[in-house]
Amino acid sequence: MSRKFYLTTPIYYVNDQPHIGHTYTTVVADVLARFHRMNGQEVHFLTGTDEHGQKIERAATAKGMKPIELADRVVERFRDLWQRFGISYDDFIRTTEKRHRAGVEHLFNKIVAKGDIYKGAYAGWYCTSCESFYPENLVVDGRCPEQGHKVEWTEEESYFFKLSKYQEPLLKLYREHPEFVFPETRRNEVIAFCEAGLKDLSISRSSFAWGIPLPTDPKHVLYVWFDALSNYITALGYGTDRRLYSRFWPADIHLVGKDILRFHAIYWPAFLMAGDEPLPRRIVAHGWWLRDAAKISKSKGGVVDPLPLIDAFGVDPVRYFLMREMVFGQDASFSDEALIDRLNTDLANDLGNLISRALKMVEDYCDGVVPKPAARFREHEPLKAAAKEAWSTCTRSFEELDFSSGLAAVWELVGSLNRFIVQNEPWKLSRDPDRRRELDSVLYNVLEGLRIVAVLITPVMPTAAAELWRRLGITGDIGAASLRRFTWGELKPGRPVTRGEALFPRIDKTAYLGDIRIPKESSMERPKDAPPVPAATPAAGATPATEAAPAAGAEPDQITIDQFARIDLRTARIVKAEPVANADRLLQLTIDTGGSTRTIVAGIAKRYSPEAL
RNA sequence: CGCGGGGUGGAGCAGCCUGGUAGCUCGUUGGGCUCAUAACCCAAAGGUCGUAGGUUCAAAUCCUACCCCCGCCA
Repeated sequence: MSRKFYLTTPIYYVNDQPHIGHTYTTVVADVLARFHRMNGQEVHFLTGTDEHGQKIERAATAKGMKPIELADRVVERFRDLWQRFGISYDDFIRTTEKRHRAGVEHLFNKIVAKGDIYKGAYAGWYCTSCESFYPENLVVDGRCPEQGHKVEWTEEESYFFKLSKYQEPLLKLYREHPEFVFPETRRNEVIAFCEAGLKDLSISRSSFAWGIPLPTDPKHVLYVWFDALSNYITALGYGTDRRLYSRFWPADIHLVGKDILRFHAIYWPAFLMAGDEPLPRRIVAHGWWLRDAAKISKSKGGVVDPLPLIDAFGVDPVRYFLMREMVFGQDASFSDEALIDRLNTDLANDLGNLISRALKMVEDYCDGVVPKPAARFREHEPLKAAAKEAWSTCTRSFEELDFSSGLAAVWELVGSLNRFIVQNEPWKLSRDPDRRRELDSVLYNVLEGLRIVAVLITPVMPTAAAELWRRLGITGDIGAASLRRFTWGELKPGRPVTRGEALFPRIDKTAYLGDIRIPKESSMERPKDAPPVPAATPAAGATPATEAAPAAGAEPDQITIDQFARIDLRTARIVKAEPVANADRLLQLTIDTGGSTRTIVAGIAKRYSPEAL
């Protein structure tokens, strides 16, 4: 394994607001960066923005702004978002920076010197949105084949890059380095595209000005992909200051979405070959988050805005979901419901609850300090083996970019820990003074298992992992922990633990998904022979037993499917909510059912404040 | 023939490259435990793996044809 590790995200086009797609790419990159740092590698992690092109020029003009002003504004959005997501990038490049322009010019000049750039003319249907020309036969009804945007007939003088010359060298590259394009299905696509024949590539435009002028002919600006792709080397000081460049180039991973794979796996290495520069080691393409609109009640439209998600669930849980839910390389569908289910199950129930119960027992049975295990205690051997297995599977999977499997392996260990507790029943041991050492040993091993979990989840959930680390009484930076070697028994006995609040609180799905569902039979139009509304029984001060048996012969708690089918469920908007006097769990609600308004009471005051509704 | 993804127990998915008892999560049912965030642990029910052919001793997995969904914004 090489000492250094250089990885990049694509640079994001500032015509677009940041959404879940950008976020996913960048979070994956961040997880990789953290993972490789914990492997002891010197990581250089680059992201940035792509700011040139006709689309920006036009968008800015439409808003009465200069292109750079528009760019400045959107760049701040990206920077803020990355900060909130805890993205640990080492450098952020903008294609409007001086260092970038200098580097681009340098590469361009080298390719000119090589004789791989010539002047020609281009006439064809141009799609501003895709920044691409399309041949006549692909254009349908004046719209581009890619996305159906309007195309314009354009004729202009243009400079061309001799891409055709690199067809064979590229195919040789894919053959000799099968790992160059990942995953394999993408590699096959790239090869097929290449074998179909590469045409020379138009790399300049004279129809607009917002771009980097060609050093050899300033009437032209560079085609956006030549400009954009170069960021991966210009950010390292290519053409200006070679120190970083010689240290980190070639890139170990260019992480991209599958839609821009072609540019990275074909054009970019061809440009570099022409410039006699080393080629990146791998182009890694991930899939897309798709939206299952039918299942979403909260947000409409196709684009998922990440900010409300982290407001509602926290950064680490969202990062966890993104990494756990998608099988890397494939597409996955995004829904609020899947997100909540995943967080409740994995984070709240399995891990969060495990932390809670373990620390509570240490608090109650061991005076809140890490107990000392007995040397003779052997019951932990299977647990230790499970931890070792989780460790090796997780690190190997992350190495292979299979994040979901890696996390699943960690959760195997979480399951083992929960089972270990049940099997050893510390609460029983605690009642028998003779089994003191056994109790200490059991709890020590649970905590040690949690320590392993904390280390393994650090790349994905750095903040939560650090907090868990702290609660276990461990000092120091968890990010500095090494993933290279598995150890068991490092936790120091005698240190105080902190129980704290729930690290991963459960999410109330019904509340989050928004619509307040009011079952009519239970609150408004109960059949006359039914018992009174449960909440209206003398609830205040009532014992649980009273509540549980409201009236003799009442309906059972469970209803049959037939009964369910007869219930008329409606959603309604709450227009007014206020507490009810003399009742601590009732709210009087005025609701709008879409035509009429009604006043009802609901026994939900313990969970919802009037303001929240 | 634009490109691409997919059809596996009630829901969502993995497995398919490297054929050989169909696995996971949720949900359901029964039981256990009481340390814990209505959580955790155990067990059970539930699938002829889109259709039709083919290869093979053997196919969810390989081949052929067809049908049906979905995305085109990283």
